[in-house]
Amino acid sequence: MEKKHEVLTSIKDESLIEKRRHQMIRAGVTLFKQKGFHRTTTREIAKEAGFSIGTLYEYIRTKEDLLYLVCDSIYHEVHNKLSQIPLQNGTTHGLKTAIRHYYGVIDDMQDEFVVMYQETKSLPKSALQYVLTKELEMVDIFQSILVGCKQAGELELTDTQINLYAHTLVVQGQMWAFRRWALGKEYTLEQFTELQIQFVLKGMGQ
Amino acid sequence: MEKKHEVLTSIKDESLIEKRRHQMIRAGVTLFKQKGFHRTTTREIAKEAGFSIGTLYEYIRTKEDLLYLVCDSIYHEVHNKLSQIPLQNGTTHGLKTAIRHYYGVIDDMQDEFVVMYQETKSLPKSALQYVLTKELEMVDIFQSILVGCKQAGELELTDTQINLYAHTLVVQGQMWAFRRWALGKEYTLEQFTELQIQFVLKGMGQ
DNA sequence: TCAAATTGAGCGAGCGTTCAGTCAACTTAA
DNA sequence: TTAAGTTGACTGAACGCTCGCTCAATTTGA
Repeated sequence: MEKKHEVLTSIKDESLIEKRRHQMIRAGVTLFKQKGFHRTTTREIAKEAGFSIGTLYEYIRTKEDLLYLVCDSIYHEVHNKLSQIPLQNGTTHGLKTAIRHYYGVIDDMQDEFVVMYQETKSLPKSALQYVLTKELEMVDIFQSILVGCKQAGELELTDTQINLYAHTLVVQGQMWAFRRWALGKEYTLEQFTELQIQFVLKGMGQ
Repeated sequence: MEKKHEVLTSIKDESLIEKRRHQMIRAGVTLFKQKGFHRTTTREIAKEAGFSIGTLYEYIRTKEDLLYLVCDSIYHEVHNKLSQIPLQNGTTHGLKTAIRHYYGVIDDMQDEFVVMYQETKSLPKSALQYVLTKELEMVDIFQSILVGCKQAGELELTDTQINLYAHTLVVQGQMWAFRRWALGKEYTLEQFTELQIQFVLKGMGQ
């Protein structure tokens, strides 16, 4: 896929490619979150994007390519937003801030998260590997914050706990995306966030 | 579907139906786990189950019915195992036992859980509603245990917290199924379980 | 004028589903 | 005892249809 796109890039109009790609991704996310990847037809995607199937296939090789593009754009956006977090390493206050930002991203991109995690399996093997790597990167962000808190003496944690708790933090955030159908009836994002922060910090021994 | 099965039940040999249903579910889970619901053909399912497509369609009406059967069997087993828990209502010790049992089920039925949560969207609307109901039932089990602990004075929780924590307990268990690719490298089920119990009880204020 | 971009009818592989037919096991009745 | 009749689980070729993908024809715009 990479190769092909490079080749295309050198032939076709660069900005047009970018424009079309955006249209395709937007259309893809919209439809995948409504009906899932497999129930969405290429014809529908093209229509939603505002052009014909023929044109669609000028910009992707296969339908799976589009799913990959969608996943990739999600990670880019998540990474963007998370890298804007004001870093106060080594303090539980910094940890709280990170959690709030993370929960914020998940709230903003609810649909995208659901699509990504639910359709991940439909990706070809190599693309799947890429997604798992990205997932671990997210765990690593929290892990290094926890390490900071430990070194600063703010939290007493074994290495074993640090790793597990980092996963727990990531998962408890995803909970907001996947269980909104139930949680949304009881809590606002703010309530949910503060309750979880309270719970998690207490659980870690603060 | 319900109607149909009742009718069939009275005509066909009861135990044979049960046997075939088991074969189908096993085959379904195996293949869905490998390739996902949509990539698995009915022919493959029949072959894996050890009979022909024709026979397959003697026991289900549609391919979706099979997905429904898979989900349903999971909930039955979870319910079975959780109802066998020696009830010591109102004690955190009882809560710990419940968590251990729940984690045990998830470990046993890893593949089934992953399939269920990943393919849920492919269910027809009414079946989806049923699955969500069952999901809430699972939350309710933990919720009532927590209520017991509160009434016995073993945990101090607001109603708001009780509901959220019940969800958290359910989700943290699922974590073991969905993140085994990462967690399995670091922990055994026992280690994971005890660490999570410790974390969760501390977070709830014990 | 002509290359780039776009179109959508068309292709055909592959899918879920059906159903006419088979056969082993069982029942009936002479 | 046994031949004829009945049952229903089982089979797999066949059917109708969907949908990813192609490409000859057309439009666009420089």
